[in-house]
Amino acid sequence: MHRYRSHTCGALRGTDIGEKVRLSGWCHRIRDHGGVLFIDLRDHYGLTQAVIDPDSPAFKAAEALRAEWVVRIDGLVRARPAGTENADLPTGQVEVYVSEIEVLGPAAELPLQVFGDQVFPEETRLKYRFLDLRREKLHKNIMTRGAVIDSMRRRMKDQGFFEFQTPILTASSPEGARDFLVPSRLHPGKFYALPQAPQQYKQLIMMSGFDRYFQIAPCFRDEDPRADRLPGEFYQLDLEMSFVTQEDVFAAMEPVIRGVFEDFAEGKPVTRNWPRIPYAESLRKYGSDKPDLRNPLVMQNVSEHFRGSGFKVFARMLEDAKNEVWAIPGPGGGSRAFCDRMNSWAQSEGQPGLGYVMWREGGEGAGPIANNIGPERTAAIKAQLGLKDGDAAFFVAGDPEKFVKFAGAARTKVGEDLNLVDHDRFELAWIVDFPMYEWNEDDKKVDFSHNPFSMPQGGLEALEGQDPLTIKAFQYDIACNGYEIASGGIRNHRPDAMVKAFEIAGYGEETVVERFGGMYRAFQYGAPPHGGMAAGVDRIVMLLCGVTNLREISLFPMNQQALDLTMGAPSDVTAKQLRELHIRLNLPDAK
RNA sequence: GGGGGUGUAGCUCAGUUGGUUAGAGCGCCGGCCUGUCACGCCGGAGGUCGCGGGUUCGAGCCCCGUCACUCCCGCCA
Repeated sequence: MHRYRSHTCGALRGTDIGEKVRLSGWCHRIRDHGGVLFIDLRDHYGLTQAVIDPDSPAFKAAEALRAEWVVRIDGLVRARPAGTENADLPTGQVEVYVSEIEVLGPAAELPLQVFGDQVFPEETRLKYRFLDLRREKLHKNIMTRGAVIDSMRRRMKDQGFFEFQTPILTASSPEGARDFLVPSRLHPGKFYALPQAPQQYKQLIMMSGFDRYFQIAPCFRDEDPRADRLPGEFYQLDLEMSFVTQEDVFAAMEPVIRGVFEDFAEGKPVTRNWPRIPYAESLRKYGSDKPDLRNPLVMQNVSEHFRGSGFKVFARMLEDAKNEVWAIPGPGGGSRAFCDRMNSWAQSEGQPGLGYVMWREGGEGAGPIANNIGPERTAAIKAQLGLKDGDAAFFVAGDPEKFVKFAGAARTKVGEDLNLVDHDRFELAWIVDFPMYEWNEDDKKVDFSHNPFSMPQGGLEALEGQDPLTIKAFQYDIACNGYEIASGGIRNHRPDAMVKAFEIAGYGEETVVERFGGMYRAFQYGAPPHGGMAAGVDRIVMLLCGVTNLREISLFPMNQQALDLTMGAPSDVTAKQLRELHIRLNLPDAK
C-alpha cells in the first residue's frame, strides 16, 4: 500500500465496494451524530464520505478531528445504505468505513471557512490565499485558467505558430506605461526594466527570419489597477506574423479566440462571424471603443432637433460647431421614477444631470425638455430613435470628445437597468481603423494615439500629405462584452516611414535611433512586412469564468495598493543589498 | 493625485430621533444524539463599535481629522 493513498478522494465508485483503500485529504465537513460520525474527505479530485462508528478502533481519533485537518485514513469501501446515496457526488454511491486515522497536518481555527460560499473580506482572502484557493470556486477558476491557456497553445500551434521566450530583464522603453526598474549591480546608476510587452522583441523575431511567433508572455506595467486590470503584472497571448495584411491576422486569430471561447462558454452562444466596427463608429453608437454588444441600445446624434429650440441650454451649446447632442434610447423607461433615477445616477457620476424626454402610455412627450422644445420636435426625436409610448430618451450634450465616455456609461446603465442585456452570451467584434495620432491638449502637440510602430493607412504618402489627425492606422482591437480583450496592428517596417511617423509626433531621427536602436537597425537590413496582436489572457479567463474581478482568476494577486499580502511584497532590503546596487534611499518625510 | 462606498464578535450583517446591560446567523468551545451530507437539539465563551479628537447630562449613531479595504476618474503607446 502506498504511504499516503491508494485512491484519490474523487475516485471510488460502486465497482470498488469491498476494497481496502487508503485516502489522504482535508476534513472538509464533519457531521458528528454521537454514535456515528461522517467526514467528507476532500482533495483536489473530489469528496469521499468516510464513516466511523464506536465499533471502529479509529472512533476516538475521529472525534478529535476538526475542519481542514489533513489526515490519512484506511478503511473498507462499502455501499451506502439504501436511501442514503448522494446523487450530487460522483462518489455518492459508496462510503469508506474507517479503521485507522493518521493526522498528517492539524489546522488552527480558520480565519476563512473553506466549506460553503460565505463572503470574506478581500484582505483576509489575500492574506490566507492558500485557504481561499482550496475553496471550490477559486480552485475551479484556477484550473479553468490553465485549461484556457492549454487551448490557446494548442490552437496557436495548429495554426503554425511556434512558441518563443523573450528576455524579462530588458531596457526601459520611453513610450507608454511606467516601467518597473531593476538596478544593475555591474553598471552603477543604470537600470534594467521589466518588459511592458515583448513588442520590440517579437518584431525582431520576424526580422530574424522566423515566420510565426507566439508566447504566453508576462507583461509588467507600473500603473494604478482596476477590477479588470491587475496591478503590476499580467499575461498576454502575444503573437506576430510575417508577410501578412490585416486580413491575414484576422483570418488566423478569429478562429483561435472564438474556439477558446467556445471551448469554455458552457453552451453560451459565441459570435460566429465577428462584425468589424470602425473606431469612430463605435464611439458614436456605443460611446466606447470596447462596446458591450449584448446591449442593444444604439446612440444617435439628435443635434438638429435642438438647434434653435426653446431648450436654451442645448441650443446655446450648439452654436459652437464642435458641440453635439446625442440621444440614448430607453425603451420601456418612460416613467418618472426611472428618469429621475437616471438623473441622480448622472449626478453621482459628477455630471450636472441627465436630460430626458419620456413618453407615457397614450400621451405626448413629457418632462422639462419636451416642454421647452415643443411637441413637434419631441415627436421628431421619437421618430428618429424609433421609440414608442412607454419609452424614454436621455440626452448628453457638449463636445463629444469630452462626453463620449459618460455617454457610453449612460448607455450601459440604461441597458442594464431596463434589463435589455442578455448576459448569457459572448459578443465579440473587431474594432478597426484606430486613429494614428491624437491631439494632446496639455502639451499642445500631436501624440501617437496607440502603438507608434503601427503602419499608417496610406503609408508614407499619408504621413507626408495628410492632416495627421485624420490618418488611420492598421491598428485593431477585439472587444467582448464591454472589455478590450486584444489589441494589435500591422507594423511600420519601413525606416523612412518610421522616421516620418515619429517626426510628426515631434521626435527627430536621432530620437528613434536612441530609443529604438535595435529595431531601427534591423529595419535597415531587410525587414519583412509583419503584424500581429496580443490578447489579454487574464481578461479572457475572467469572462469565461463569469466573474468581474481579475483576483478571482489569479493565484496570488496583489491588492489595489500593489501589495502582495501573501508574501509581503514589496519589502525592505538590507543595507548590504543597497550598497551592492549603488543605491541610497531618499524617502519622503514620514507623517 | 482626485471622487464615491464600506469599516460593529473569527466571518456575514442588524442596531429606531443620540438614551438602560450592543443583538442575530455562521464559526469556535462543552454536553446530548447510530445515517448525515448546510445534520439536529441544549448550553457557553467571544466586542478598544477602524483609530484620534470634538459636541452633549449621555455618542455605535452627530461633527472634524485620520487609517484600512474597495470601486471609479486621471493613468494604462
